[in-house]
Order: sequence, then structure tokens, then C-alpha cells
Amino acid sequence: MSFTAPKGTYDILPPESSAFLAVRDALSRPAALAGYEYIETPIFEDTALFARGVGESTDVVSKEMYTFQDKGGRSLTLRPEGTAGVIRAVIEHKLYAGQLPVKLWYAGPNFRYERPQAGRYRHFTQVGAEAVGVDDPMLDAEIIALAWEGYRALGLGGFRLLLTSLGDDTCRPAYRALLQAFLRDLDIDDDTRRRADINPLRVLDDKRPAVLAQLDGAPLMVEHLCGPCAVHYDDVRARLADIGVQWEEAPRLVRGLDYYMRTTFEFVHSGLGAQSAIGGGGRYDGLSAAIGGPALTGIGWALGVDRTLLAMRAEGVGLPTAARVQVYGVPLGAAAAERLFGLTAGLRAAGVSADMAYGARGLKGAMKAADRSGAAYAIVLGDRDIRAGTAQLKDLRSGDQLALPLDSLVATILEKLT
RNA sequence: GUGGGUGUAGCUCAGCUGGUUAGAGCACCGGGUUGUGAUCCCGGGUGUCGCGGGUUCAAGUCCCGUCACUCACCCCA
Repeated sequence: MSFTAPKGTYDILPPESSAFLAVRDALSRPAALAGYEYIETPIFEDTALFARGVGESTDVVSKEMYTFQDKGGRSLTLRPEGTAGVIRAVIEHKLYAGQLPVKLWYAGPNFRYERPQAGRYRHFTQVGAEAVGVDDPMLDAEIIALAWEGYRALGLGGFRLLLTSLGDDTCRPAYRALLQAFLRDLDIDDDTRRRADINPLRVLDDKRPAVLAQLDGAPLMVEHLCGPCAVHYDDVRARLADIGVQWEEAPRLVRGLDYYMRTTFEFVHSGLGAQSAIGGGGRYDGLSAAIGGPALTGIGWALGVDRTLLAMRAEGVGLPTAARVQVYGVPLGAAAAERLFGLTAGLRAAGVSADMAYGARGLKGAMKAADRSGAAYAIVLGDRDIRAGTAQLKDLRSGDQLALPLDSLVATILEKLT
């Protein structure tokens, strides 16, 4: 074998690929039902968009970006996440000039240069949703509920919703100083000390026991929220409670992108190996201004399709696998094959999924193929039938077979299938 | 970027202390039936034992290197 998929990427093959489509669909459907409209943005963007939007200090920007120069000398980057590009598009096309909020959903691949492991790939797929331009805690609750509903619709039961508030520009700087003062006295390594300088909140998320043990008395953001932030957070929780969404307070929840503020959340699941998040998001009221747009508030999430599938597999939740086709043609000989070719085309035109045996297989082989296609009916056609102006329609479940006039076969099958 | 584990058929794997034609189950293909699948019977191995070198009379097996995959740290979807 001379080529393999690049490190950290993988092929999504049938029959599992149908589950992939189904998950992507199920995760986006609740958003569509809530009036979110589909948007598609480029898979690569100006490198500076991510540097400024996601934040220079994040791991994503500082070491995980797929950056390249095109032939015009521009520095471009394969998107490591979806929100920055969507907000760029909202600004560029002044979508905010219309009715607000702008509600959008999207789905597609993202890229991060990381060491692959279970649940973590260099190419991964997310479904995302964003509500932009209206600062209303009800939108926070709505967006969270949409993700919740998506997971539930898939039959997933073992996920948890972690929730917290990261404060805003009014209260976070003071809290940040407080936390830094606390961290200064700890016995931690140089790397962690450096992180405490750049982004002290991230230290709270450290999973190493040696660090964890020292974080017990650390000050928490939720205890230092300013008035408006506290009210906002209370409102979000009240609305979630109203509609029966259950969450856990996660005061140390920190996410990897700098733009988050106020409401922040993560959906976690234990079936992903060392990874835990199957989806996450939050409010990013400063993002638009940071990338040169007007001061637009926004909240959104991104849900990992690959990770959701892993979680489903871990739980043993299956998806109904649909039959490949409804009708399968089994020809005996070249003349019959040509006749069936037209018949299957006619069936498809009438909205019936149909396939047939190609390549002059024997009758046995063709019947076998019909069986494996999952079709409800096989059309068996030979010279004898053609002479009689009929075809044999075989019900593959019962085994019953009857001769039907060729002329009206498509119509007859349509009738039987409905 | 740092560690650990694993590489034998399409898949899951067996192959003991080196021993001569490399195996099983599943899958796949063909036949039993030139007009009938899912069952049954018969037949078929589809392979660069990851790759390169070394030790040996002899290497899938031992040694070195290398590559790939994988798991974990870190980080997150």
C-alpha cells in the first residue's frame, strides 16, 4: 500500500458513514427548528483572523494551526474552529444590519495540529450554531437547550452539561488579579507559572494531581461576578430550569478559546478515552470588535460529530440502519439487463431507490446481491419473461413471487411500497 | 513536543522455548441449481508476517534501526 490517510485523519466508510450523516443531521435539526439558518464559510481563512479572534495565547493558535502561504504570498490557515469565520462573514456582509438576532448553523471539518489519540484527530467535524446581535440571557438558554435536544434525539443518555460564567470586562480583570496572587504562592513548575501569567484561569483546569491538590482554596470567578454578570447568569439558569435542562455548576470550567465570556458550557461524556467534551460553547461578546467589526454580542456552540459517535458507541446506542435500496434488479442475460437498466431508471425517477446486478453475475450471485442490498423486492427478469411481457416480482422477506406485466411494473411497485 | 503499547489475510486474531509448504473464525468469490437470496453442502487464501539491516544451517519468532498505528501526558470538539 503506497498511500495512507494523513496522520490524525481517517476515512469514514460505509456502512458507518450513514451514522455519521445521521448524527450531523440530528445535531443540527433542533437549531433549524428554532429558526437558525444554514451558513457555509471557507475552510481556510486569513491567519490573522484566528490569531486575533481565537487569541494568541491559546494553544490552538500558538501551536496547533495548519498555516500555509498561498501563491500570492497570503498567510492562510485551515480553520481550527468555526465561530471566527462565521462572525467574519456576519461582519463582512453586514448581516447584523437586518433583523436581530442573526441565527446561523453550520457543519463541516476543522483542523488542529495535535498528537492524535482516542477522540482527538487533526481533522474533525463539528456542527455549530450561533446567535448574534442580541444580548438576552434567554438566547443563552435557547442555544444550550438546542444542543441538549440534539444529543437526546440521538438517544444519548450519559452526557452531562457543565455550566459556569466567566464574567466580563468589568469583573474579570479584578478576579484575574486575585487568582494570580493566589497562584503565585503555589508550588508549581515553570510552564504552569508562565500560564498563570498569561491566562491564569487555565491553571484551574489542570488535571495533574500535584497541581489539583493545591487548587482547593482558589478563588472562583462565579464568586466574584459583577452585578450585571450575576443577574445574567441567574437568568440563564432560571430559563434552563424552566424547560427542564439539567446542568452541573462547574466553577473551574475553562475553555480553550480566549473569546469566551459570561455564560460558558461544555457537554461531557465518559466514553471518549482521555477526552471528555462532546460539545461546548459560550458567549463571545467581544469577538466581533476584536476582529474589526461592530460591538456585537453573540453566543454559540460547536458539537463534535466524531466524538458524539464515540459516545454513542460507548453507550451502545445504535442508529437505525436504512436499507441501501428498496428494489433490486436481477437480470438473466444481456437483453434482460438492458431492460432492467431502463426499469431501475424509471423507478428512481418515480422516487423509488433502486439498484441492479451489474457485470453479468450468475443468477445466484445476483440474488445474493439483492438480498444484501436490503431491498424489499427483487425484479427477476429473463428472456422467458420478456417474451411473455412480464417480470417476476419477488418479495424478499416472504419469498413470494408473482409475474406482473412489464408495462405497469413501476406503477405496481409504487403502489406496493406505499 | 514527551512517554508507553502494538504491527501476521479485507476484519478479529492464533502461531509455545527459532525448525522447513504461514493458520482459524468471520467476510469475500465460485460450484451444488446455465430461472432464484438469507439456511445447508463442496471448493477457493485473497499474505511484501509493516519496512531495512543483522545473528543463525534455519527468522513471523532473536537483535538493531526505521516507519506506521495506537494509548496517555499536554490540550480540547
